[in-house]
Amino acid sequence: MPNDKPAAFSIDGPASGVTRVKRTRGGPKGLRITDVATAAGVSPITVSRVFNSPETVAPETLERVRGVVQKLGYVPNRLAGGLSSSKSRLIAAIVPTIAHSLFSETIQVFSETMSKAGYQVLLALSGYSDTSEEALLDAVLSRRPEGVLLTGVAHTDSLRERLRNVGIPIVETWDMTDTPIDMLVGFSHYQVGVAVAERFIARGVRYPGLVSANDDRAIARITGFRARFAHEGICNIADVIVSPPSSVLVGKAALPELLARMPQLDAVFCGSDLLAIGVLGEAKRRGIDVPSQLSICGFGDLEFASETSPTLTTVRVDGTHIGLNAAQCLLARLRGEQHASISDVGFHIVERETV
Amino acid sequence: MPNDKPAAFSIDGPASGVTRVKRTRGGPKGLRITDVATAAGVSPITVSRVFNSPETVAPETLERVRGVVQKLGYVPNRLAGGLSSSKSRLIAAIVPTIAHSLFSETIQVFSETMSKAGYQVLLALSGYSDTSEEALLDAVLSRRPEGVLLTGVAHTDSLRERLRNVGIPIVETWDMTDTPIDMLVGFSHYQVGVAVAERFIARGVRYPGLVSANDDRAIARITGFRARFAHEGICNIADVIVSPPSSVLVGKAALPELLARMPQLDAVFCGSDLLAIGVLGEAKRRGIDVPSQLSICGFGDLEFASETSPTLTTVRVDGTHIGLNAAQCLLARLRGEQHASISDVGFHIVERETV
DNA sequence: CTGAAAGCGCTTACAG
DNA sequence: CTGAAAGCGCTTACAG
Repeated sequence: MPNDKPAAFSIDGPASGVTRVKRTRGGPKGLRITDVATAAGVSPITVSRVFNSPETVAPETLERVRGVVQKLGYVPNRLAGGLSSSKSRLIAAIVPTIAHSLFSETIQVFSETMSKAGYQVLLALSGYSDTSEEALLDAVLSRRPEGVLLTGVAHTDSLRERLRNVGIPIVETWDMTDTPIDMLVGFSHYQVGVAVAERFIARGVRYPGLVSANDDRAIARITGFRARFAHEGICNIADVIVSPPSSVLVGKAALPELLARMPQLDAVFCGSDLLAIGVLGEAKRRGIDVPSQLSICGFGDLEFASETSPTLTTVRVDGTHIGLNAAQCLLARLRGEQHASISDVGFHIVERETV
Repeated sequence: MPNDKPAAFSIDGPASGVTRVKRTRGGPKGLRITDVATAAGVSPITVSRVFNSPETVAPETLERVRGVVQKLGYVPNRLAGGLSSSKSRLIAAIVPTIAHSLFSETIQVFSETMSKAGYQVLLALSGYSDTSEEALLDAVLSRRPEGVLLTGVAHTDSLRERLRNVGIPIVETWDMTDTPIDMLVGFSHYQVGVAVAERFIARGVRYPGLVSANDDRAIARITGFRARFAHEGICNIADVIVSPPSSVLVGKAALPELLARMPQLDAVFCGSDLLAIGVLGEAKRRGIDVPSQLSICGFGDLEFASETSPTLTTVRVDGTHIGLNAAQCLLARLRGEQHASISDVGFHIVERETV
């Protein structure tokens, strides 16, 4: 490994052509662009161009430099490059959680799309975290990302303000609002609640219940659900609020609670498919027929849910589509194009009782 | 927003105390550490200390600087900080995919643990990618991460060599080898295959089949499975190799293929729980009783699998444990401690036929 | 198509 | 406990 750097506090020898006292920081730290430049007989700027604008470099020069890069195993330092160019090539994705969640496929596609475009994804998990949202945002912004994907729109005014002020493209996802920070790819959880209520109402449901976490999006669904039922004159809705992470077991435990509060219970709207599967299992165990005696609706359409439980209704959202769309929003902006602010990707309710 | 930077090609005024020609690059770019220092009446070094070693700063100074930081909304530039200190505070996680996968919970816990320790996670998806593994590694190393989590151990010699040479802690996960690059937290997929074969053998299985992808870990499981059956004199194993992503539908389609090749089929080892659920569903549709006529084993223990399909056997691996353990390995090394190289977290087979 | 000079915003390694 | 000088490894904004 070539290393022309002088030892700490040494005086450069004649070989380097310089004679002045220098201080180095730490030992040899690997290859620098100057090492490649020297070996290839060009200036550092030319090496930089080979990486960042190869089309501006003469073909022979390009080939020669690339050969040296290959031979030496040089990898540019993007901390330096980013600092110098103000282009970090980093995109932050702020997500509550990626475990067993709908968001994981959004992040998957988002990340794939971004990396094809030459960006890398900094993953920031906001849920179940010890650090506050402000601290998380500080950590994220300290990397000087060129864009940010947010999951959900419910942030404090302070956060929204700060994000707006950094002046980079922001895309909010998995939710809906009239006043996004910048761009938005999502759908209305309130409308999901309304739609599920309408299915239940069409089935003649009179005594609905719900099992849900109480994050902002879940609350929006609940609100829509309640509002639609209220419109039918049904205001007595049994609810069990659970804390994340939701699971099959939590769903199982919720049904007895609902029944205790409302013995005539004839429908349950669940905050996730895992919860719905739990409620379904518990219902079967109690000899309650689904859906004739009890309608159950989940949320998320984890693939297995409808496949394994034909009696389960669920709300399907295309997380892949959200991820792709969000990436494209950001990329368009990074190319300097204008881009539509709000994109409603919708949802649909999946019923497979006939399967 | 204070901005003392001179306009392009201007001459600094007397206010700055310097009189020389300067060239600036682009317009004002936000707050710098010097802006905070000036406003707080201290030097930039002191501001730096407030962030990086607050215990070395006088309490009053600390408070004053923090007040200014808060008021101005200053966020340090970690590109600059990382370049200067050679501490990127970045950890790379290289994962085939996070969508519907076992890895997502590993990454979840890994990321949580790392962020508590002051590191951020750079997510690099290696599967289904257009870019080669070499290009992915280049992209990752260009960020100068202080550590790397890898999923799986099967890399080319070139990759292993490069990773070893960067001299940062590396932890390989979700697999087993005697010769890790550095540290390892995983288990033997070969032994998983052997263990599943033994379950089947104990049940009197004579005509086993398998449905699987052909990634390195899946192949190791298959190899163990075949080897154990060969030991019983059973070498004729029907197999259907599917390409990822695996799904319930792929599993459904695989069963007829297996039956065509081996009509007496009495067991199927599936590469994932999703595949297993598909095989199970198709078996039921065809009136094949599970498990009396056909034993089915999945891999992964997605929570729902055993809950929704009591007749399904599956192999459970604690991905959460792997993520936590891997993070701790890396953190120990980053603190300069020695750390055990290989940690076998094991697996266990879950059977819930009696539920 | 190529290069010398200056600067990006921090931190290190001292000295006091 | 605090600071002036030098440097981290790149790229910009010119000029030729």
